[in-house]
Amino acid sequence: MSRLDKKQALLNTALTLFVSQGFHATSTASIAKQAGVATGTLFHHFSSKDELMKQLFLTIKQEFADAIKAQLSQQGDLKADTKHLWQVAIDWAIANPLKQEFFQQYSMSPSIPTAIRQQAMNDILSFMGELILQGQKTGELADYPLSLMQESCHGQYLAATRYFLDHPDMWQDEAHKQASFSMFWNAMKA
Amino acid sequence: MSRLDKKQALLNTALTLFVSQGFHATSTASIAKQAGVATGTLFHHFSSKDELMKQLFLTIKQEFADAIKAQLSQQGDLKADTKHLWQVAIDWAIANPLKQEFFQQYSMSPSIPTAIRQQAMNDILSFMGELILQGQKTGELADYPLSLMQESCHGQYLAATRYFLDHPDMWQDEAHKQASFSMFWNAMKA
Amino acid sequence: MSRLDKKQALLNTALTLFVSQGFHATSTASIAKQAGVATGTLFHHFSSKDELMKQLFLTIKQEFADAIKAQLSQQGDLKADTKHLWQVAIDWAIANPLKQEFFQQYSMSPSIPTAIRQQAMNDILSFMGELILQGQKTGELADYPLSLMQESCHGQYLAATRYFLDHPDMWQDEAHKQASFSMFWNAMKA
Amino acid sequence: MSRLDKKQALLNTALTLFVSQGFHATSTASIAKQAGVATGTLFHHFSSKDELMKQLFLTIKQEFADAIKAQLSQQGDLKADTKHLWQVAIDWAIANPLKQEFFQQYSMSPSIPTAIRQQAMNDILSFMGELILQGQKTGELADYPLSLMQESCHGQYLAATRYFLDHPDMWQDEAHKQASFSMFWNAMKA
DNA sequence: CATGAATGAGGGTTCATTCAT
DNA sequence: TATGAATGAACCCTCATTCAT
Repeated sequence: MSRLDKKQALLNTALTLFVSQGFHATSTASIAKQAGVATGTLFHHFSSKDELMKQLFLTIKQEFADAIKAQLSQQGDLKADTKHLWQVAIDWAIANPLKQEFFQQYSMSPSIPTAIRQQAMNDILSFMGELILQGQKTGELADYPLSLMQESCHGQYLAATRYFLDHPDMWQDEAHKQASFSMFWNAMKA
Repeated sequence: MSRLDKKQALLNTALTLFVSQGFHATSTASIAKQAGVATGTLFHHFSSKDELMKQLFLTIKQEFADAIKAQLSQQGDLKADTKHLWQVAIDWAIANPLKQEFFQQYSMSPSIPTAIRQQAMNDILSFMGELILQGQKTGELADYPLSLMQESCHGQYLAATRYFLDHPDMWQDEAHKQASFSMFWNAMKA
Repeated sequence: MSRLDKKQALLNTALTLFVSQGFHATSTASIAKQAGVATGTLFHHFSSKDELMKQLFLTIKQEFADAIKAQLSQQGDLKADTKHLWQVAIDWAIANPLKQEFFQQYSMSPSIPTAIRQQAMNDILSFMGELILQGQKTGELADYPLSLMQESCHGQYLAATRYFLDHPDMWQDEAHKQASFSMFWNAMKA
Repeated sequence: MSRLDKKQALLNTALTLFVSQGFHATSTASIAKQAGVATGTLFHHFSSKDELMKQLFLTIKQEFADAIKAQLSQQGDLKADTKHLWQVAIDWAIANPLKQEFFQQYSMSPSIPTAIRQQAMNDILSFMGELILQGQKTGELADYPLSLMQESCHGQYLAATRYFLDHPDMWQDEAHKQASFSMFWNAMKA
């Protein structure tokens, strides 16, 4: 196993264990063992357990952001673009259930320093922020306070992924898919 | 301090510390100390730290449910009744910020056994479930799958309280208050 | 329940629990509970857990000594008298299995202060000491060092009771009964 | 100090402390400290205090068995062979007083799981079992039930070692030595 | 860079004992 | 005398982290 493979194995294992047992209930020794490396090796790649958590969080956030950005559609039709974004985002969650659960659990947990969590949330929500501002300009979206709308979007997204992760086959059903987007869109529309 | 006072002091202190530091980062010794009792006393009232957590969770859930139930309005106008419920629920969150934050942090955390969390969520969401079914019968609400709508309601509620706890004076502002309800209602309405 | 009843209930319960779980693994709270009294009550009757143990040990030793003394036969035939003593002693062990096991466990354990244990052993072995001296005078018993013979007697007694407590119906069998005594007597005889 | 040295130091220290203070009265911290290692180190070598006790018990039992086996004499003269065995066994006890006391204290104590104790006793007593059967075949030994005889042998051995450990110089005295064996042998002989 | 034995502070929990009622 | 809640020292054990190999 190469250097980077080991680092990646540690991140993957940490993800699995943090999600299933929680951060504090997962020992660094168990991460190393399950990743197939020695205890000490973990500390060559991450200066501390907290640092491992932080890198894991930021890595996953970046993966998500990259996945979304890579597929953004900009056809000029706001509703269509938003629907596309909604589908891409939920597709990602369903394709990466562990990572999505990780967000559900840790995006408001004190196991990750507040500053890091908030910066990450801002980065991600800025996507939506721009779409919302644009929609408000054209009158398609309601003129509510921006950060309230962002928070609401985030909440709807978490709710929808919670639902579809619990009922994965429902995401194949057009009615459910459409319903989830309708709720999201109608909440914001003018 | 009487027997029940001590138990209550322990619950209150645990709430504060669990929210600010997290469950695992809070030692039973620190809870006892800050509650003004001896270490051993905690274990007279709660057989373990996990049991304390569980009781705290269930107590707060019950308090919330009782507060809502006590003020339910049933005037026959669904939208008005729902708006009233929305306000009562957010009022409670703002009046009990620690307890609300506690829910934000722990309602998806492995620090509380899954069965307990889910039972509590079901109890609370059954409120909304009934309102939704009623609205679907009269045609006022959209005919989306019930549990998807419940999850969405829950998500919107968490998002709104997150926003208003971060900006407490905004809840005094009619525009914000109205906006938050509009998003909630429009998401569901037919 | 009267005062003495409670004290006796505590001693009885302590006996049962000390034998089945060991001294340190038995909490004073569990003794009190199973005896049907409050925690504090134990400390009205015994100044400490160690004191309870000491009184239990001395009480049982006295019961044993009294039972033996009450049935001593002094017919002038040393072997017959000794056989009678042997049978009485083993009868007592079989009639009081918990107390016998208590001795097996605690007569060499640091849970009871050395001085107390040794005094008790001396008291009990002095029975045998007299019989042995008498037999040596008449030439019926071998002229081995007295305390070595006493220790051997004690060892044989513990071994025999261990055997018959493990196989209680064997004590009804004449052959086994006779065999156990033969080993005891032949070891000492001239 | 090497890895195995540390494990051995822990076993040695545990032996000393368990014998002098008892199992429960000896803290793992005190064992580690007196062995010259850190608290945690004890738990690298033994998964729990109970496991340490178990390994200690089995190790000592094995040492005893090995010491005896290494010196067994098989000259065909049963009495001579048995006398040799008796001397070797008591020599071992006198050369290893702590280990012998450990057996006296713990071979009937609930501090060691019953299954382990019994297995160990069976292993050790099987020596004697074979000798006895052989003697019964040739008519040199009495035809008593085997397990009763084994129990008796064990009892005599414990009694003799108790005596000689309390009076160590007596083991140099031919008369005492001979007396102890005579009692042992006469108990069993036909 | 990789290893895993060693560390020791700190955690949850127990329990003999006390004392106000 | 009887009670049982309260006490807090002491216990067993865990674990993030270090470092000699």
